[in-house]
Parts: sequence; structure tokens; C-alpha cells
Amino acid sequence: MDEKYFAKKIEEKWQKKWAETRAFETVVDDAKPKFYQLEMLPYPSGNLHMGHVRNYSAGDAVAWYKRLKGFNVLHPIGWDSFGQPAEDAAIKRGVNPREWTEENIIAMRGQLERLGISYDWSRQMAAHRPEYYKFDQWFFLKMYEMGLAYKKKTQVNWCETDQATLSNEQASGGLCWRCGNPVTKKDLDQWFFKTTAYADQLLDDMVEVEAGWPQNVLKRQKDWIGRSEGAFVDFNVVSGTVRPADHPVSETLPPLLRQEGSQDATPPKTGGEPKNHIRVFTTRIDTIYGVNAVVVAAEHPVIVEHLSAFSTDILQKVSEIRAEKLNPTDHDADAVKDGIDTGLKAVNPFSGEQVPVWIGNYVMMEYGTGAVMSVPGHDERDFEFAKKFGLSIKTVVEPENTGGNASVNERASAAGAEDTDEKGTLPNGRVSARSEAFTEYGVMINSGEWSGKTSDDGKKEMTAFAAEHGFGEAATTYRLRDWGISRQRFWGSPIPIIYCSSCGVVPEKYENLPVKLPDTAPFTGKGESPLAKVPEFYKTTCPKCGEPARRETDTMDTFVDSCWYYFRYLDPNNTEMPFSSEKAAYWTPVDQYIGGDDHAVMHLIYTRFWTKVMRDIGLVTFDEPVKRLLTQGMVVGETFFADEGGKKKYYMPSDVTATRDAKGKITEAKSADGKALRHAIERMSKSKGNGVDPDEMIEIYGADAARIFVLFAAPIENELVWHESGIEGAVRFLQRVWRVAWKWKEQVQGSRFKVQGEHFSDTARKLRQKTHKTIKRVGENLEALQFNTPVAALMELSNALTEFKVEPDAATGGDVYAVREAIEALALMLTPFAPHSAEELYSAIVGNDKGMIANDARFPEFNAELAKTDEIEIPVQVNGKLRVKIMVSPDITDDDLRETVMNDEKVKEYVSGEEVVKIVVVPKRLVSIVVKG
RNA sequence: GCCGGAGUGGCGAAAUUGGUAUACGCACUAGACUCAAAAUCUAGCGGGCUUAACGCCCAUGUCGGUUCGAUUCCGACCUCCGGCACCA
Repeated sequence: MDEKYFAKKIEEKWQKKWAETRAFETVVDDAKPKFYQLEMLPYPSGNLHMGHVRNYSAGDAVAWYKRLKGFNVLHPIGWDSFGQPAEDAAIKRGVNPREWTEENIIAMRGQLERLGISYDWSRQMAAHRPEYYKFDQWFFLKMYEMGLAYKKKTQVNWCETDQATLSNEQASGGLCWRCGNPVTKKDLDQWFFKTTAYADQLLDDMVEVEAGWPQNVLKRQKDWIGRSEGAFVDFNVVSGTVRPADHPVSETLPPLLRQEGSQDATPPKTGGEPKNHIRVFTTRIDTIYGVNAVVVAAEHPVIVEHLSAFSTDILQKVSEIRAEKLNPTDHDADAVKDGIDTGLKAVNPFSGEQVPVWIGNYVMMEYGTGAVMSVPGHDERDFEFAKKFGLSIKTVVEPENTGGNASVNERASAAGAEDTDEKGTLPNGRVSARSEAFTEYGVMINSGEWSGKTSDDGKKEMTAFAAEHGFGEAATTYRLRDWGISRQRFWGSPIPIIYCSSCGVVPEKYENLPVKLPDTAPFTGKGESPLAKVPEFYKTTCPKCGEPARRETDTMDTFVDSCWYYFRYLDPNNTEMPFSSEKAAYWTPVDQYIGGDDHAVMHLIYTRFWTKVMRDIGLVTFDEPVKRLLTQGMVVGETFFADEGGKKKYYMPSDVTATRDAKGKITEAKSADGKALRHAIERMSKSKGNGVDPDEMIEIYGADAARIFVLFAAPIENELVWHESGIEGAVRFLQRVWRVAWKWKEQVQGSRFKVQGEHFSDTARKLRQKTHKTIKRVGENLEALQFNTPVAALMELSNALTEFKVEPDAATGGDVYAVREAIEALALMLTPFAPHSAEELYSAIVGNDKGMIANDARFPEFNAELAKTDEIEIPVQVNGKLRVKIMVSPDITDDDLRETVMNDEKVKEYVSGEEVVKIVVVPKRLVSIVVKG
């Protein structure tokens, strides 16, 4: 220990020692309780950013805390190394994606080591290495066998010019983002994982983790799964169409429809005979007497079937609606309702009424059945649609507890509507003047024999009735879709499937795994899967018949890799299985997972799905992989400005008002007192991605200071605005601790005063109280995953220690003991936040350099007796206002306290001449006196 | 639009869950040390009134309510942030 605090020196020293002694490598040990601390693995971009620093600092704090609490801690890290950036880098700089990735991993590992995160590096995994992705493929084959991996055609945005599939963002406005030419759609065969098969479990098992997961993540997953219970109801289609049979149709079809239309150029027979039915999904079967139309999606089979019979206007509209869906506008909810009457009629199976079949742009083919029953009286969207096209609006449910039809009329009148007749339709004219739909549950009216029932009863009974009569059934639908995992990319795990002209789709054999990626492929960012251009890759033989066959050339979504990586850490060298079940039984589930809340839905739903699949395969025995989840807030940049002299800094947004141009660029900046500011420097802006470099921070301030600051500056779940001045405060704190430890070093070293029963001065006793109160606070905070408040507590303890006035050479045994106790506790409690400094301080006290792990150090024990103060301050309120504070013994009884307070001179002044109505004594806390005068 | 979350000093934030509001830190101001600066140390730091000193009043987005007592509970409103976005 040097007299001065040299961050770099001690950090290098301990990092070296940890590596040499493999301090953080752990193995299965049934004698010890285990703790699995996991942080979301990084993409190896080449640079750590401050968000990573925050994430891993928090994780390391938990890992160290649990270690000091005697747990066998597993704390691994790896690389999410498949994905687009490697390919982009390869295109841009002509490098090999594998080499680029490996180099980045080396660079980032160095950064993590310089940060001093206590990882067990022997367990490191990387997704792009064959020994890992072999088991992506292994799982794929398992899921294929289980019927959970399947192939289906899906429509994607397609640019003919670039020969590329485009995401919705890339196709916005209907034009290709790269070449500006119009986007078309294309059918593509894609592989899917059947996540929907686990929809109920994904939703219902959430109760198992409810206590340990943030509310907002649970809510977002719930929304994403979107379970909705209701019923299917079949409406028979009774009348065909209007077009003369001999009218040629095909060439009048708009381009988008031509293919479908030409398949069936013969118009269907017209007339009233039942031809088919349209099945709708509804959650409000109780409103079915209010149906004014059946509205279907433009892609609905009934439309496709009748395509060649429709008039040009209808075809035009269908085409428009489909085109619009292909290129969604930014805010679909703002989109106006559009649609057209097809001329088809359908029969409401409950009322027997015939209603028109409309095409509506607001009905989605992908959800439910692609068809809805339109009930404008009780659904806002249907209401809007009916208003726009002048369709009738009928009331069939009214609020409960208002009694009878009168209230409906009142409501309608109040809204300025004409009264409805007994059937609920408007007597003359079809348009109601009602201003809104009544969407609540209530009592059914105008619903034939069902009238008078509550919505709840109606739903149950009518669903049963429909089922009994064969025109419907209870149904549950989900928003959750199956997970499309095919990617037309090179840098991913190949899908282990072979296409054989005689055997069809054939899975690769397990013994042939991994299906290895070639070294490189002619990828350009355009076109179809790059692997389709590598004959050495795709040319193969059929595993079944041995004839020449072709491999699947798509690769898997990178989210596949992150579904199970933390199981691979348990057993990283296993060549036969993804991991051993015995090891999983010891280490998993994960006790604590920490990461960004941008993964609240996708990653965390997929990995929960994967766990359930692994459970069904028999690899694990639990339903949920993560017991506790912590989602950290983002680290965002500061923008700072300098005044004319360039000396003083002003920070956005607190002390600068800025004028921006249309592009958001700052044109003029003023401080609060009106000074013009210059030299705007934007750092770490999200959009520009030019972050604060962690290496630079470590170089200037040290890893410990950087870590303390990111944890101290704000609660972990809040957004953190990076202020460089804040990190200087962290350095000052570490230096203060260092200075006081150095001051006492000679006195406290070794075990000279490690004896109880010394005489303690008052100040020494106070220091011990502070020490033990701090032990309690820090422990409780860390258990609750709070990192900012324990740092504050440690700062207080360090301040108390600094203020402890006895000079070391004049100190008594008791004083020295109290100081030693405080410094040792401070060192141990500092470990989760600033491990290098803590190790150095600790070794100065215990007198050896072996480190906390070799010394089997433990988090200090809280002693309630020592934390107790001699006197406590009791605030006294008179009529709710704080008037006096008195000092009493902490052991005082309520009666004595009351008496002491009432005898206090000052209290008497406040109470004199008034009648005491009531005295409230809160034991050891407060006394409240109520007087009347 | 719907669903969540949050509003506390100049700033980041604390507050044992109904009991002394503003801990800890940043920034700032003054002083000490210094030829000077940096660093460090000491003091001050929500607003207002008043006093030599004690003290008093107001303040946790706004307005009400419950209570001896409300940042905390209830009701209404305002503002900001996030999620979803026609899911029938």
C-alpha cells in the first residue's frame, strides 16, 4: 500500500493476481449453497460502451456480495457473436467476419478485464464457434422431431431491383430504402418455431417469477402474448355476386391480384344457395344481435374465392387495401377506416338476419380468423366504420343497474340521437346520431330470447348454444405469433435441413452436426441467402437415400443463440450434449439476471419458451429459467457547452437552453443567465453512437471510480445521464478512504487489536455504532438490488472515520479497535463496488496479499447491540407541528417517555393555557400532543 | 386512443413504507494553505420573515379528503416519460 492512491497500479496488481490464482473459477460443490449471477452477454462490436459498464458493474456487485456471504458463485460471460454487424463490417472493409469477430472478442475481453469484473473466463462461450452452434442445430432437430419447428410460406417485402427482402422499416412508403424503387411482395419459405404451442404456459407460469421480475416486464410480456378468450361463430354465406358470368375478368385485375384471380376465371354461381361460411372470432358474442355486417380482411379466403366475380371497384379496393398493408404507415391507428361492400350476404346464426359482407382495412388476416362481426353499437372500430359508410347502428347492451329500455333512450337522447324502435334500429334513415359505442359489459336488450341476461351470462350461454347447434365454439386466440427464425444471411447458425428431390425435407443426422459455415461467402448485403452461392456448402447427399441433395441455405435468427447460452456456461466443453443435466440441476435456474430492458419482450420470451422445450426434452426440471430479473436503465450522453473563456462547463439540459434547426442540430445555446455558449460537444448521443469510451475513463479515473460512479449516480433502473464531473466525486471518495486507512495503517495492521473487551471512549463507541448501522444498511440494500444507497452509506462511514479525531499515536486500544473494525468493514463492504481498492485495503489490514478469496473473507456481521445509540432524539409535535426535540434513552418505556415529554420546559411553554386533548406516543419514534385552546 | 410509470433544492437523488423532508454526491459561494494555480481542508448552500442570539411561516406537480401527523393512503386535475398501436 502506497501513501498515495494510484488506481492504475492497484488495479493492475489485483487483476493479475485474480487471473493467476483463477480466483473466480468455480465448480459444482454440493457442500455450499450456489448462486448463479448472470448478465446479458454482449455483441462483440469491438468496444464496450457505458451501458455495458453499468450492466456488468451491477452484476459484479451482486456476485461479490454473494461470494462474501459464503455462496458458491457462478459468474460467467460470453459472446453473442452471430449477427448482422459482422457481415456489414465484412462488406464495408473487406474483412473476414470470423476474424473480425475473434479480434473484437479479444479486444472486449481486455476491456472487461481492465474493468476488473470477476468473471470465470474458463466458461466463456461464443455463438459463432461450431462447438456452440452445433447445439443450436441439435435443438433445431429436436424441435423438428417434436413438431415445434416447421416450414411455411410467408409474404415478405421484396425489392426486385436489389433482389432483397426488406423489413417493414426498410420498405416504408412502399419504396426500397436502398434503391428507391417500388417494393413488391414475395412468398418465401421460412422456418418457424411454434412458440404459440406454449402460449398458455408462457402466460400462466409468469406467477412463478412474479415476485422477482419487474412489473413492467411482466406486463409487456402479457401484452405480447395477448391471450383473449371468446368464441368462433360461423356466418353462412348465402348469396354470391353481381357480375355477369361471361364478363372476362383477368385483365381487369390489378397487378397484385392477377395471379390469384387468374387461377379461377370462372365466376361462382350466383343465387341464394348456401355456398360456404365465414367464421368470425369475437370476445363479445353477447352483442351478436347488434351485428350489422361481417367484415373480412382483404386476404380472406372468401374474397380470394370470389375474386373473379367482383366488380372492378371492389377489386380496385381490395388491391388498395392490400398495398397499404404491405407498406404500413407509421401510425396505423391514425389510419382512416376503409372498405367496400362485396355484395355477398351472410346469415347471423342467432337472429337469422342477413347482413352484408364487407371488406375492411382494419381487419387483420393474421389474427383470429381474419373476419369479424361488426357491432357498431358496442365496438369503437365498428362504430367508426359504420359511421363512415352509413351503416345502421343497433343497441343490444345497456349499462346495468339503470333498468329497462328507458335508459337506453335516455342515453341516446342525451347523445342527441333519435330514439330507436323496439328492435333497436332507427325508425327512419339508417344512420344513428350516437356519438360513441358503449363498450362495457351490461344487460342484454333487443336480443330475442337472450334479452335481460347480463353480458357475462350471455357470453357463456350463447357460446354453449352455438356449440350445441354446430355453428360455433369457445375459442382462445393469441397475439403471439410463431417465431420466424429463417434469415437470408451468412453470419448465423445454418439450419440443419436437407432438401431431397425424392425424400423431400430431410433433417440432418445428429452425428453429422455441426453443419459448418464455410469460411466465407459472396455476400453483398443484397440478394438471397449468401450460402446459396456456395456450392461446397449446399451440395450434399440425402441422409435418407444417399442421392445428391441440397442443403437449406438460410441461417437462424441470432435470438436462437441467446436462448440457451447461459446453460452452455455450465458445461462449455461438452461435445455430446448442449450441457449436462446434472450440472444444470446444481447451477440453474439463474438466481439473478441483469440486462437492458430493451430485451424485456423478445429475448426473455424466447428464452422462457426454450426452457420449456428443454424441460419437455428432459434436460431441465423447471419451468422458468430466471428467478430474479433486473432491468437497468440506459446510459445517455451529456451535452456540454463552454462559455466564452472556455473555462466553465454548462450541461444539457439542466443549465442550457438550446435552439435547434429542423434536423435537430443545435444552432444557438444560452446559459440560464443568458450568456451565449459555444463549443457544444455532444457525447454518447443515442443516435450518433459516439459514446464515452470506458477505456478512457479507466485510464483517467480508474476502474473502481468508474464502477462506483455508474452505480452511485442513479438508481439502477433509472436512466443515467453521464456527467464527467460525477466520476471525479467517486475518485475523491476512494482517495478519502485511502487517506484515512493510510493514516491508521501501522496501528491497525495485523491482529494486534483484534480482541474484544477493550475500553471504548464515547467517540469510539459512536464510530462502532456507525459501522454496524452501515453494515445493516449496505447488506439490506444489496439484498434489495439497490446500489446507489449503499454507496452513500459507505461514504457516510468513511466521513465518520475521517472525522474520528484521535491521533493514531495517542489512540487507546479501544479506539484502535474501533478504527480497525471500521476500516475492515469498509474494505469488505466496498468490495462489490470497488474490488481493487477493497482488496488492497483489506490486505493492508490482515497483513497478507493473498486476497479475499484465499483468505475466505466474509461480509461483516451486523451486531444490533453495537449499533444501538446511547440516546435517541424524540421529536415532539404539538398539533401536528414539530416543536421540540428531546434526547432520551433508547430503552425508555412509553409511559416514561410521555412523562419526560410533558415535563419538558419547552413543551410546557407550547402547551400552557391549552387543554391537552390527546397524546400519541409512537414507541422510540415520536410524541404528538393535541391541544385545544 | 389504450395500458403502465413518474413528478422532492441549481442537478443526480435519500427518506426505516403513515412519524424529525432534502441523507449522500455533483455544481456553486466564502475562507484557510499557496508567489500563484491545481489538489486538499473548513464553513455555507430550498424559499421567505425576523433576531445580537433564540425563533416563526411556507415548501415534496396542482386542488381537495382521511389522520394527532401525509413525499407516503384516497379522489379529481396538470405535466413528463415509457410500452402497445385497428388484436375484434
